[in-house]
Amino acid sequence: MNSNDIRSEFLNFFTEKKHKVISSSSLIPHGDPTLLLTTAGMVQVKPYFLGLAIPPNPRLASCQKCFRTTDVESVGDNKHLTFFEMLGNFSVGDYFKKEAIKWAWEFVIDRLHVPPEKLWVTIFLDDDEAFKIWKGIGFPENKIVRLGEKDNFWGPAGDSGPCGPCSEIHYDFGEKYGCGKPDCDPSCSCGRFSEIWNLVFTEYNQDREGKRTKLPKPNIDTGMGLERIVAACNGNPTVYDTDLFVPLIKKIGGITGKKGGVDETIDRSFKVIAEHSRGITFLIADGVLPSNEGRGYVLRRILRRACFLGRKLGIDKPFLGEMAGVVIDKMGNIYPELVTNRKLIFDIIRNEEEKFEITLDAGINLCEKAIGEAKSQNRNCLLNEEVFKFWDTFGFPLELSAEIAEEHGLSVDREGFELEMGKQRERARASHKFNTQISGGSDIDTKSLEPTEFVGYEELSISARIVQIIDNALGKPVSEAGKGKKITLVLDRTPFYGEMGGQVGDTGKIKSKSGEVNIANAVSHANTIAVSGHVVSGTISKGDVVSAAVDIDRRLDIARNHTATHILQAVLRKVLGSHVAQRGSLVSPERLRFDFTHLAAINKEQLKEVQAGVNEIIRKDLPVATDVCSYDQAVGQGATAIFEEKYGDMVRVVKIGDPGVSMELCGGTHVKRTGEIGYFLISSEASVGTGLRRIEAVTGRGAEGLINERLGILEQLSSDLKTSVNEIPSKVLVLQDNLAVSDKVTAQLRREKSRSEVDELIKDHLKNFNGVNILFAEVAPRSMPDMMEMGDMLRDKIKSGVIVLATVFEEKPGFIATATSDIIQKGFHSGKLVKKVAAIAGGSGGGKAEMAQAGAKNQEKIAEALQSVPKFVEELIK
RNA sequence: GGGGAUAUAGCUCAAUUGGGAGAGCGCUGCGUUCGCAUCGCAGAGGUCGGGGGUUCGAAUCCCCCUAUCUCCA
Repeated sequence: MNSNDIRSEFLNFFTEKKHKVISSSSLIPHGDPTLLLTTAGMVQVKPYFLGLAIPPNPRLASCQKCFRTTDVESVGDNKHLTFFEMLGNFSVGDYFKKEAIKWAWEFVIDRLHVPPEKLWVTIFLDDDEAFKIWKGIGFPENKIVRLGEKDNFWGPAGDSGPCGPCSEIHYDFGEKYGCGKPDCDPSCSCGRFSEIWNLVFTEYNQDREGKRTKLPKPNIDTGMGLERIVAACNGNPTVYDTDLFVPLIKKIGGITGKKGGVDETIDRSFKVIAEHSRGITFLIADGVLPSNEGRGYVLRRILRRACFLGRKLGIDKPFLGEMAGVVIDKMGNIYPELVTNRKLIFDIIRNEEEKFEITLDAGINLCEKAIGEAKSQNRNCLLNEEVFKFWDTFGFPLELSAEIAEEHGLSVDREGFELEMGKQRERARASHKFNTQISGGSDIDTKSLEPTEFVGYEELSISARIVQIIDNALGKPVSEAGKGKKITLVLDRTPFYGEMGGQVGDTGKIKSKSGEVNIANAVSHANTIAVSGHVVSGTISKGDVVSAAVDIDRRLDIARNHTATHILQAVLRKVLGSHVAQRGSLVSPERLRFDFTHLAAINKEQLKEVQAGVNEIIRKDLPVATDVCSYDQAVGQGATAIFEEKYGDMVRVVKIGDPGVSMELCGGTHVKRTGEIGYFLISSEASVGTGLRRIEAVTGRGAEGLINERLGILEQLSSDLKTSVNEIPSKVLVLQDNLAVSDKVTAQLRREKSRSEVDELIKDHLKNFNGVNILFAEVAPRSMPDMMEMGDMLRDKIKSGVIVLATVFEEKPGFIATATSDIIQKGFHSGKLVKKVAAIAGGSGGGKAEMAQAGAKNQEKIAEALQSVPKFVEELIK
């Protein structure tokens, strides 16, 4: 059986067992701050287990793409992977251990036709129940192994979440693949056994402190690595001989022209490159971009690792795009996002490969410089700190440093490098803190509440009942709150839109017979919408029937910006290309912000085109319609999905125009017709990281405000410049020209003035003291550079001697000193002189032997300071 | 989240460690040349990433911010 057979057989089998198949979610976990990447099939099921959302069916099954960094160092062996597909069946409070074990057994034996004698089973230490069930279906007792928490207690994924004891099915490839020890069993890491299926009996929820509480209803969460089970079905322990990897290994062999199976190092490189190519392709397809932090960094590391290994195999050009092409061809039919993002995948890979090339070149330069230094110091090795710095600061691999050093007969201390790396790890670990706070929601007990009914799409002012009141200062539910209290409220039905999907929450008023609350914000937490504000009069109580009214003008401003955001995305895709995908968005009453993927900078013409395109659609006054349908139906019609929906199957689609200008899954509030937006104005466009651009814009009243502001500036300018608005640019040019000319002329004049003063100064102030020509004088106010220039002129004229000038510039005394080279050769230093002279006037200074400057505080002491010059010169020349 | 590094002319980079902002390439003009990618001369081009501070004086030292590179998590 090949991978496609097993994948579909698995999903069919569990459909027969009344499971609903859910499609694989993105590798970027949506709405789960505890996770960097989707690491297991249960990630998208987690909210159901926790009771935060209601599953579409209590029994679920999926084939989930996963990415884990934990085993990255082991990649290249038979079974460890970073990217893999995980088959899994889930029970949300439905069936438990008995069915889970029974069906797993049935599937492996009857559907995959695995010989039972090849299988072993592990269970958690004291899990006698599981033991009985396995024994009950006829599994031989001597092949059931009891293991501890490390092996047979699963989870949670991330730092908190559901977890529980588990039971694993292991495949025995036979003694020839193992260590040969008589007590070898599935707990041995020799490679003879491969864990093919993990059945987790999820009974607990673990919080961030590690405390476990029993879940009200136990769940089942199973995971079977597709790659491993395919290998097991082939009876061959290595995943690289499966149909999933063979084309990739062939491809890399073809690119390098090297044969596999001859050299172990080459084989290993082939495998790692093949493995990483899959991860790279899938990560980019799901919207991860190379970066120096978070998931982007994970992508960069594996991409560069693959690139580096390719280079070592003698590939001297970008090649990972070709590898990605094979991945797309092999798996695009199952994961269509690979096909739709084909171009983006190639572009990103290419870009990153080229960047890495630059990093390597820079590193080679540094390395060669260090080698030169080492040689000149008669060292026969590179220093640990040096080599570590190349890696730590410049990203230059140790292996390359070592290679280049060895070419020059120098050695590198690898252990020392590891030592430095250990210190770095320690630093990072020590500083690591958990501060992933879930924003808003405060202490709303969502589980005990019915979902809030949101009626704000149609109605902005309704009557509703207060279900819960929380005093923000106490952080606790209260039955009533009086004037001045800051509170958070939950209503049974609400017109307030809770902050979600980038759209900010509504504001407004809630009034009852006895009190009134100003609402400053609304947040959405799971299915509950909470509003917060303060009581402005009277008292408000739980159970009160109130009138709830949204601030209409503000809401309309938000709606204008939100609809404009959708139009903007559609136009961007038209102008820049279909690779444009939303990465983030903020919709507030004042403005909108839209982050999206785009590799190059956007030029002015394109930006103008985008703005014009959006405004054209606004002027067409197209209808904006919303529709609720199933996710598959929506995507099938071509709706743009930013995040896939997980909390329930039905989605809301916002469609602009007919035929559609834009169709997006969106829960936000919108205008009825595009004409209401009024005008759309881009206020800024910038880069927010590699491959990411940000556009900020305003609409409606905001646009009017911005235009008025700008027009106001123009009017101000026109009146200041005493010219019409149209003439401002030419007037400014003329002024700039004039200014440049004046600057030149004044500089010229200053210089001429100095020149004429120079002769006077020489005539009146140049005197001989003990055989040394010394000139000191206070001159008319001028800047320090000007006075230095004057010093230059004097020095050139007197042929031999010392010059000290003083002036008062902008209320502050300043000195310069300079001397001819013959005096300097006698040991004279202008800096030392000027320092002593300025000290008399309460200042200090310094400089070079040829020229120095100083500042001081006391204007009235300038003359005294200057008088001291001959004495100090004499001291310095001695 | 925590380190390290970088940011100076259109580009690539200097600045003797706190003391007068430079070089090479490119650009403009003039000359040389039958002509030119040659050579010579002249010139334009800088808020030294931004903002504070220390100092007589900051590209240089300190603090904050921004961007880019990089490592660890």
